[in-house]
Amino acid sequence: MFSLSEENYIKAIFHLQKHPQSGVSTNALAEEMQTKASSVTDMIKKLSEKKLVIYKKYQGVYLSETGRETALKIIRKHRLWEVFLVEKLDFSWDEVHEVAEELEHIKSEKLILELDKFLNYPKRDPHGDPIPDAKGNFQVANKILLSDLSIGEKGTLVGVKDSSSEFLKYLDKNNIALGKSIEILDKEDFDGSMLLKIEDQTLRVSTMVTINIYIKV
Amino acid sequence: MFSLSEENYIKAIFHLQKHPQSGVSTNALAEEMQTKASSVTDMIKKLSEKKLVIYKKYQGVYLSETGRETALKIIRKHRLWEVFLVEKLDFSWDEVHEVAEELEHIKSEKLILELDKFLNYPKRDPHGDPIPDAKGNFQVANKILLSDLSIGEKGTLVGVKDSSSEFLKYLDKNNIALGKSIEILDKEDFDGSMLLKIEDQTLRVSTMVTINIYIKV
DNA sequence: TTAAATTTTTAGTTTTAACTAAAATAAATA
DNA sequence: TATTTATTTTAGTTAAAACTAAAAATTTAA
Ligand SMILES: [Mn+2]
Ligand SMILES: [Mn+2]
Ligand SMILES: [Mn+2]
Ligand SMILES: [Mn+2]
Repeated sequence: MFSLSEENYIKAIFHLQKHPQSGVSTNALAEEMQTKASSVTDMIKKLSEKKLVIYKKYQGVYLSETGRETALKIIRKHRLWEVFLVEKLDFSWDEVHEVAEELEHIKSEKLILELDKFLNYPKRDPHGDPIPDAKGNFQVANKILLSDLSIGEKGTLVGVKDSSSEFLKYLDKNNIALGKSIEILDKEDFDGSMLLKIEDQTLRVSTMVTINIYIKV
Repeated sequence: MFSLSEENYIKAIFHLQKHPQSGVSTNALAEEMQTKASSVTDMIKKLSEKKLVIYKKYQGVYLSETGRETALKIIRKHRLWEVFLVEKLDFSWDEVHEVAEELEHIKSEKLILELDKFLNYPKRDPHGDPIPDAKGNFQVANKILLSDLSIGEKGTLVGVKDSSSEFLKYLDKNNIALGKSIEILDKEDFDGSMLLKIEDQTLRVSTMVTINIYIKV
């Protein structure tokens, strides 16, 4: 149906869009895809001809309905594979993303239906992100960034914004994991760093950390 | 490491070679790869420069030691994925090959080691073919083609030569499966067709069938 | 509201892996 | 052995997806 490259662009546009109908700039896409703006323009034109994106010169792109459906299918596959790797193959959450980047392109309806069944229809991936069902539906959790909490507020860690291996390893090392309860004991105004109570331990973390952790209050 | 196309050529050469050091002809490879002879020549030159094959103009190609190791790794992955699909995801043996053709190219050492462990180190795939271990070792069963048996001889079905969906569905329909005992009740000299006793049932089959079934006597 | 800076697009190249058509070599046969 | 046929290679194109350099459009700032 679509090439590897096309699929990766669709996914990137989806992730950068965030708000429907809001245009993603050529430069932002180039940055995300680790490529040059001119290459992006070429690909955008192709995707536009295939009706996957809406594109007007110099105005940026956004996904068409077909494009959005395509993106959600790929994301569904990516996240299901991540669950599989962690739950069944003893991968840790910092090791799965790269492999899932490849697995998400395997083309087989049955494969993904059966995998979903095998995993018992998981709702979230190892990083707390929602997994769309076969129809593309998923519930967005009302999570907020840890950095937006004030002293005294409490919540549960439900997701990470940065899924890089480095960040996840840092979290592992400090015993920070999905599902743990977090309370803000102190917050520095000048640099946003926080003193946290995570279950039984207390820990001081930088903004780099607080802006990459999602909390459900 | 190697491109999708390179990997597929390596695998094709491995399958066509059968005897070490025996050259595979350009046309045979073109047939197997569903492409043109001139394209094959191009790719062979590239593989030769990469030291994966031994090639002399007009003399055909065969795998170098590195080439053979590469081929065995891909075949190992292919067959492990086939086992996974059948054992864990309820695929039938006629549905797995195509998907495995894609999955075999996923690049992750850990993935395949863990998959092997998860499947409990299977020795054969759903079609009876041996699965090389992490070092590339595998035992070749002393199987023979059903067509080589004579009236009165018995054996067990241990493999299929043709893994096409059509052939496997034919076998399913007639209750022919790996592990079943087979006895040759009669054999026609003029066309090679056979009257078989498979467990409790008797069945007449054509040469098309007998030359694609492996028996262990 | 011009001019400068930034962003985006166009034009032209490169690489990979295909292709067709034609030339070269090898194998088969008269 | 000479000729015909088949196989294989070479030469030249094409398409996808990247690139660089330069032109065009938009945005920001003087
Ligand atoms: Mn991921
Ligand atoms: Mn994830
Ligand atoms: Mn197979
Ligand atoms: Mn198989």
